[in-house]
Amino acid sequence: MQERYEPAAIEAEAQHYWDQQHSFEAKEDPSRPKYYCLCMFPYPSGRLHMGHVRNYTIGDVLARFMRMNGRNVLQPMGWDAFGLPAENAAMANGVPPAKWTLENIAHMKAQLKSLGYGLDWSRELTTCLPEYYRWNQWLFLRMLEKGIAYLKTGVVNWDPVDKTVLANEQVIDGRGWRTGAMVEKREIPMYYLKITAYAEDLLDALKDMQDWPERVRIMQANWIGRSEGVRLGFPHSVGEGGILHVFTTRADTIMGVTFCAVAAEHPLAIHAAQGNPQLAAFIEECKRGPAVEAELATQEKKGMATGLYVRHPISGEPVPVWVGNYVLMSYGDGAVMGVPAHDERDFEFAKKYRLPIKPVIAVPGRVYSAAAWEPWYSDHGRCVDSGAYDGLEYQAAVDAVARDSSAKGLGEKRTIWRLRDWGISRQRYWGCPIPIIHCKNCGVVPVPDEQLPVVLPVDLVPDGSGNPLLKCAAFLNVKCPKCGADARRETDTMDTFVDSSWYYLRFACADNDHAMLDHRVQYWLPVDQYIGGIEHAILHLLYARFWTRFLKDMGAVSFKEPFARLFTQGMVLNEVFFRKADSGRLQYFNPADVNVTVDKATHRREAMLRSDGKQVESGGVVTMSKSKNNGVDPQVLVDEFGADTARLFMMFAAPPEQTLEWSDEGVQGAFRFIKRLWKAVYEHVSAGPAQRLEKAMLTEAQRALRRHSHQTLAKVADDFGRRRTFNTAIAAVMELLNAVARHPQTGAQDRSIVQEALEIAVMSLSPIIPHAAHALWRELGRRTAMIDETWLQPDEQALQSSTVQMVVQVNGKLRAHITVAVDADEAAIRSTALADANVQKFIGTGAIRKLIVVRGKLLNIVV
RNA sequence: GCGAAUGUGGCGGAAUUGGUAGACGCGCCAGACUUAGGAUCUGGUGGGGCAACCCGUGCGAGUUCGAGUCUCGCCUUUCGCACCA
Repeated sequence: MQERYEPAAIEAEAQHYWDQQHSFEAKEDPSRPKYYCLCMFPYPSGRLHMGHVRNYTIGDVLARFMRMNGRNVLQPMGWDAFGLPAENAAMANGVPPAKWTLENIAHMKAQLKSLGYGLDWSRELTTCLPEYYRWNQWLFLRMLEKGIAYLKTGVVNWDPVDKTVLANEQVIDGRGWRTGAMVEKREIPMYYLKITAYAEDLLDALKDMQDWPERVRIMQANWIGRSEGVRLGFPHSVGEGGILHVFTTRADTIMGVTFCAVAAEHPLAIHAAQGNPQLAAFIEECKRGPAVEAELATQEKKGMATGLYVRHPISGEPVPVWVGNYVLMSYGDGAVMGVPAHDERDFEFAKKYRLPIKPVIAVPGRVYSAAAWEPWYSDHGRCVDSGAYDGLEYQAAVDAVARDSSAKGLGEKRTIWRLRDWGISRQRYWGCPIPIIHCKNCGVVPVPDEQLPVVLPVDLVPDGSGNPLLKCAAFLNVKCPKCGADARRETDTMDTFVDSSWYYLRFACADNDHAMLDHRVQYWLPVDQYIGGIEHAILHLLYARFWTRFLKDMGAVSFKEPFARLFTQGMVLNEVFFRKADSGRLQYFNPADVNVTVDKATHRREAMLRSDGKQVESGGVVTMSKSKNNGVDPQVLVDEFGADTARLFMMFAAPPEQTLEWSDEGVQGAFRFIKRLWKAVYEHVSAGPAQRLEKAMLTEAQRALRRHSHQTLAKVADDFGRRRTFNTAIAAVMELLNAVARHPQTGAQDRSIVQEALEIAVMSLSPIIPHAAHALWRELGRRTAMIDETWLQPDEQALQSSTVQMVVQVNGKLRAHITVAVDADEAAIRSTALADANVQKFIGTGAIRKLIVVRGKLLNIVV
């Protein structure tokens, strides 16, 4: 065996072996329990970042552990390959997005391989290739047929210079992020997917998803936003039988209504604005709105009276209608009933415009005063000053109001949702073409199935002046499938979230040219363990759940939840260093270029830039990002220390769901530990083969090390399989190795015990450092390759001990450690404890009032 | 504002069911080996006393024989949502 640990050679050898043996190619085998372990597939941005490495290492550790525990494991990988960055790179470099994307994929695939992940590359999929996205188009057509996909005019952010639609994140302070031009709100026709049809089921099913993190379930529930209340009608005289509809969860406050407020876009507002230029101007101002979404919540409430009145649905009294900038057209009916006494926003509004405030809810022990808002004003209570409803509690009052208004045809109970339908049209080139043809004679015509896929041209280079498909005659010009006349293709492409909404299904049958899915989906799905970042807690996971439900309704799959278990790993953080330029702008420096010195006495840290030796400021430890220039390139790490060190560090530095702080010293520590393990095995095998273990003839010290080995084995299996705390599993193996180092090796049986301990250590770490484990397993004389081994089970006999350490407390304070027989009764434990001199000292002359014995752990004497 | 998480040595973190606080690692200190070490090995390392012992898990109360862990009230930091009627 080689004395030195040389990761480059060892890792190449192990990876070559797995390739040769096709170790990770998964085959359907109904006789074995399957385990589908999936990490969120990456966007091919060019290089792997540390977040990827953390994500995929967690997945690989679980996959390898499950495999060795008898599961038929599928761990596939693919590429979320459509999207905006490719277009930006194309503009910057003059290279078509397709070329840029495919080159990135090739590079990142090599990186993934160099990290030793046990991925089944035979199932690799790439969403920007027609073999994949043709099924987006096919399913979209099915959704059209079922009415789940539909065409509607929607409001978008329009950059007038780039002639393109911007995502909300691309609008900065009301201006386009590239051009700096003022963004306009434009109404254009878009395709929507009716996710709201599944809102109730998407929400209700969350209750049963106990293997998803609670916070993801809460975030989804809030996003879906179910709200139960009453839709009330306020009749008015605009138009024939006009009724202003409002939604409220507080129908019990109906008698406190002193005004109604409608959104600027509300038909009643627009009607009132005709012939009222002041109001029209105000509506325009509201429509523009604040640039930043968050300012919506804090901006001053403004309004203007329309001059119109509606009639109260219960009392019939006239109620003035106002336009309010705090009323959202997109929620409910775009109008609210104003109850200033019991709603903070209405209160603010009424105060400002001197509208009456009428309290109608009494809360016991509280006295209402309209002078200032108190948080309890919106609490539930009992109706007062409310005519027939006086004395009723919340639910009774809501029921009564719903009944009375409904009798007049002016009310009904209603559940409404925050969730909106999903607009998927993007006026972008680098995405999946929406399979629609526009014909002068026939209108909007879906592309017939037999003409799929609508292939996206791959040689276009966007120049920033709108969608290049609009200038691509070969793509644009087409014959109408219905009438044969000259027609034009739809140039909008699909939101890239469409691509990721079903890729996990396609991995089961990525090679099928004839169908989107086949019977193999039944075997592999649902995904047993899905692993990814919390940033996808809402959109991606919600869309995927929606698509699976649609496919189930189509009969294509038999389940509705695609991911049985979800794990969201924490972010990778690193310190940021910067200098403030004279202009006030911050210039960030990569931590690799900064030298940090620590004063030993004061713990004061000083950071300076290597290149000029001058000081830089530390901005604390934050998420690694391009903008903060605090990323560490995983490739550098792999080149210098090897994949195993990178993997070990990531798994050891923090529990997987928490944030992980980057530490160069920590990486060194991980490297050092592998070297120690290597050396321990080297020294052991250099002395020749170990003898057979004679379990019956061991000394107490030998039995103790053996017990330690098997306790470690049990703990590691629990940490991997149940707790998912890889950091504590690694710590346990480190402790075992420390015990091995301390163990005096005098006799042949010592070598046998150490052989066993080293085998257990190597196996325990094999999911984390698979390359080193692969080599060490062989060196320890095992003939089966590590990856094909079955996980060792702890020997019950080895775990047993005849004695146990107990702690003795006097009045709850630790005073002694005692060793007693495992089967000692309370009397024996008591007398051993009382015989201890230190225990006697603290009991002193006091009488023993109470004595608590926790078998095998502790004894507390209360004096 | 609402919701969730979080707070433990110089640092990352451990303590799984209310039962030895600080495992394991980093850093630091001392020593060994060495021409040398930023390699390796050994020992030490929460604070105060340097002994017995006392004090210590964000702050304040409480429950308990016993609280990092449970209850109540505050505070910090982070994340998510944010005029949702």
